[in-house]
Amino acid sequence: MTRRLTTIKDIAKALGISVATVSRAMRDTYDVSAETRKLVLDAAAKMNYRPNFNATGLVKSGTHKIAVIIPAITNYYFSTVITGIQEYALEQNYQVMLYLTNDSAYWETKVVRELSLSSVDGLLACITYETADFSHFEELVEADMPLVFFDRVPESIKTSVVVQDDYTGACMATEHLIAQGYSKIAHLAGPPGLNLTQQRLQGYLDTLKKHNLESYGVIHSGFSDENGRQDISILFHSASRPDAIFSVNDRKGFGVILWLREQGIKVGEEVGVIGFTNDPTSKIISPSLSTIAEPAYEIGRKSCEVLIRHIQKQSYPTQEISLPTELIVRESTQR
Amino acid sequence: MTRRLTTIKDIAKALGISVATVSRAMRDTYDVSAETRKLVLDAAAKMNYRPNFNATGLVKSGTHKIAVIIPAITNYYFSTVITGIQEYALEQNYQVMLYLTNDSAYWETKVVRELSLSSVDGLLACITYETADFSHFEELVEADMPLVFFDRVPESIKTSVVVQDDYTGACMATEHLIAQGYSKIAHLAGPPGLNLTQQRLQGYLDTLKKHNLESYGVIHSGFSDENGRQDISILFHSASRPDAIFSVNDRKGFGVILWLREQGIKVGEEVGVIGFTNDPTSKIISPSLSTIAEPAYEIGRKSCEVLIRHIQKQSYPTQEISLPTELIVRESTQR
DNA sequence: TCTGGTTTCGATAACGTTCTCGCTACTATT
DNA sequence: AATAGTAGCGAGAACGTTATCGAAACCAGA
Repeated sequence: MTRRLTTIKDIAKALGISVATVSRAMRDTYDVSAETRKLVLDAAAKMNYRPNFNATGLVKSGTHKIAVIIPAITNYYFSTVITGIQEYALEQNYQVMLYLTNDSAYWETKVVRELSLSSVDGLLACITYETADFSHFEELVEADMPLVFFDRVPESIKTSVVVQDDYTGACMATEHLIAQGYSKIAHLAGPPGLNLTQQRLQGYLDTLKKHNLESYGVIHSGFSDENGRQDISILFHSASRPDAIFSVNDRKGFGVILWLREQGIKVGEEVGVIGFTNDPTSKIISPSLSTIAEPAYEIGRKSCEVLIRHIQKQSYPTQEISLPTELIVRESTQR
Repeated sequence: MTRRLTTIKDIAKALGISVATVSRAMRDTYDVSAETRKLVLDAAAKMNYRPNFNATGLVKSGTHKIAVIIPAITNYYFSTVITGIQEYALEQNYQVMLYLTNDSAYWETKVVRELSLSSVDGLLACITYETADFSHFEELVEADMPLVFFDRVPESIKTSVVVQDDYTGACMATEHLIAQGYSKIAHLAGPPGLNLTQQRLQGYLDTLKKHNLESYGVIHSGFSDENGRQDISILFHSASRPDAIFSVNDRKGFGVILWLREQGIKVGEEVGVIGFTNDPTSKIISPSLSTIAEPAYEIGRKSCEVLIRHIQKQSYPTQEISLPTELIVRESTQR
C-alpha cells in the first residue's frame, strides 16, 4: 500500500556489510576500499536507491532547500527573476520552494511565520507593497536564518540585498525625456512605502532640478496598466497638462499609451512616454515603449548566489549589490 | 555558530513533562488535559517553537511537499498555472518545489531522476516539447509516486491529466474565422510531438472539412513570436496566400500581427488572425488579438487538487479532466 | 473497601541517515 | 620478532518527531 523505498539498510543487508560502510561508500571514498565502494554503488543502482532527505536533513541540520517569497510571478520581471534564481540554485544543487504572497501583507506574514525553520537553509524575499511591519522577518534574522532581499527591500532590516540601480535608472529616463525636448514631465510613481518607488522618484526629481525644470505632477498608485490609465486621465484633466510621462514600470506605461491613443493624442509626437522594466510587451505595443531595462535574470542569479554564500559561510559579510540598468529608446519618446 | 532551534524536548524539559505529552498537545487534543495543552501551547509560542519537518517526515513517511516541473514560467499561461497550483497547495498546507526544465529534455530527465523520492509526496509535470522518451517518469510511476500531468501530457503513461479542451477550442477558433467570412485559412501549429499541437490541428482540420473548405497551409514550429513572424512570411511568399491565420498560441499571433503591420497589410480587414491562450498582451497589441481563452488558473488549481487526492488516497481513480475554453472576439478578426 | 473503567501521562522504540568511536587485520619499521 | 602505524570496517548513539504500550491516578458503583 504505502510505497516502500529501498534504504541504506536494505543495501547493507543484501551485501552483508554494515550500514555505516554503505553510508560512507555512498559519498566520499574515504575509509572504504575501492571494491566495496563499487559493490555498494552497483547495488544501489540496481535496487533503485534514492537518499532520504528527511533523514540526512535531520542528522546534519541542513536541507539543500531555499525558500523564495515573492508577491507574484505573473509578470515579466518576477518570472524572470525566479528563472535566474532557479537556474543558479540547481547548478549549486539547491532546490527552490516557491511561496506567492499575492501582494498581501497578511499572507506574507503567515507564510514566513509558518515556514518551518528546519525545512529550508535560507530565504530569498521580495516584500509586499503593503508590508509595513517587518517583525516576521526580524524573527528569522534573530534565529540566524540566512536572508536576502531583492528588488523590494525593507530599510529597517540589516541583511544582504540585491537590487537594480533604481535611482540612476530614473535619472537616465528623465534625462532622456529632456534630451528629446520634453519639458513638462510628470511621474507615475509606485506605492509610496516601497524604497524602489522612493529611489525612482528621487532620481526623477533630482534630474528635473538639475535642469531647472519643475515637476508636472507625481501620482502614487499600484503597478497595473489600469492604474496607469486612471493616473494619466487625472493628469490630463488637471489645469497643467504634462507633455511627457515617466512611469515607474512598463505595465503602467501600457495603460498610459492605450489611454492616450483612445483620446486621439499622438504618443511620442505630442506626449512622450517612458517606462521601466523592459517587459517584452513594450516592443509589441504600438507605438513601442521606451524604457529602462532591468537585469531581472541577473538579479535572480546574483541574489541566489549571495544567499548560498551566506548559507555556506556564516561569516560572509552583508552585501548591498546594485546592478546597472540600461536605457532602451523606442517610438514612444520620438517626436 | 550553527543556529539552534527549540525542539519538543526543550519544551518538555522546561515544563517538566515528557516529550510524548508535548507532541500530543501540539496536534490533537486527544489524550491530554486542557490545561497541559494550554501550558504546552503557551510555552511553544514563547520559545518560538517551529516543528522540524525532517523529523515528522521521517517518522510518518510524507513530507507535505509537491514538486512542479514545468518548461518555463516567463509567460502568461505557465505563470498563471503555477499561481493556481501554489494557491491551492497552500490552502491544503502543501508546499511547492519549483523545477524549470527550460524546454530541455536533458534537464527534465536530470531533474526527475535526481528528485529524491522521499522528499516530495507527489509530482505535477508539464513536459518539454522535446521529450520523446518518458522512462524517467515511468520509473516514478512504478515506485508508486503520485503523478499528474497538465497542459502538455504524454500519451503513453497512464496517469491523471488535466488539460484545457484543445480540440473544441480549435474548432471554435476556426468556426469563428469562417463565420467572419474568411475562407482561406492557414494554421500555425506547435511542435509536432505535443498532443496539444495535434488536438488543435485536428480541430482546425475537422472544422474546415465540415464546411467543405481546404487548408491553406499548416506550419509546425515553436511557440515564440519570432516563430510566428517566420511562418507567416513563408506563407505569404507562397503561391496561394491565406486570408486568415489560426495560431496555436497568442505569442505566435503577435509575431503575425507585427509582420503583417510592417508589410502594410491590414489585420482584420484583409487578413484575420486568431490566437489561443488569452495572454494579457493580446488586449494591448494593435489591432487587439481575438483568441481562445484558456482557464490557466483553474488548470493549476484543479491539477493540484487531483494530485493531492492521489496522495491522500492511493485508491483514487485516474482522472482525465478537460476544462472548457472560451472564444474572445477582438479586432484582429473584424472585417 | 474492592472492582472495573476512564483519563492522562511517561518510557521506549521506531523512521533513515551520519558520526564518533573502537576494533581487527595487515603492513612497515626497528 | 616485537612494536607502531594504517586501512577498512562495525557497533552504537544521535538527530526530532510520532506511535505503541502500559502505568498511574482518579472516579463510580457495589
